[in-house]
Amino acid sequence: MTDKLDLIIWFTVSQIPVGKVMTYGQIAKACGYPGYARYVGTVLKKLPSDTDIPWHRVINAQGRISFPFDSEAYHRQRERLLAEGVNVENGRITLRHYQY
DNA sequence: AGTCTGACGGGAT
DNA sequence: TATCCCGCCAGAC
Repeated sequence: MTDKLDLIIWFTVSQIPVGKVMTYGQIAKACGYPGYARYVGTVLKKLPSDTDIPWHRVINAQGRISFPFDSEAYHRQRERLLAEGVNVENGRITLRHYQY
């Protein structure tokens, strides 16, 4: 069951335009699985490091990157977003960067 | 079968 | 605005 859902989630995330972001909850809902926000994170975590899927365009409902500020993962995601023109100053992402 | 763990979310305080 | 708390769901043990 979750196997097909993984594919839907991968596809949905890959549809996020450059310079835009979506929350875990929005991804889940867009996939037809509201309430599966947590699972979206689980799926992204399983992606290989060399994936083409833009996992960095997925943030939490608070408009923040869901990694500890001092972690390596946090900086990787932040750099990728900044490179696409997404303002992450102050640790938060403005609503104007949202796809929805 | 019971319990714990997350790249989560939302309401209460 | 900042915590806290609880509900949520699949996986690992």
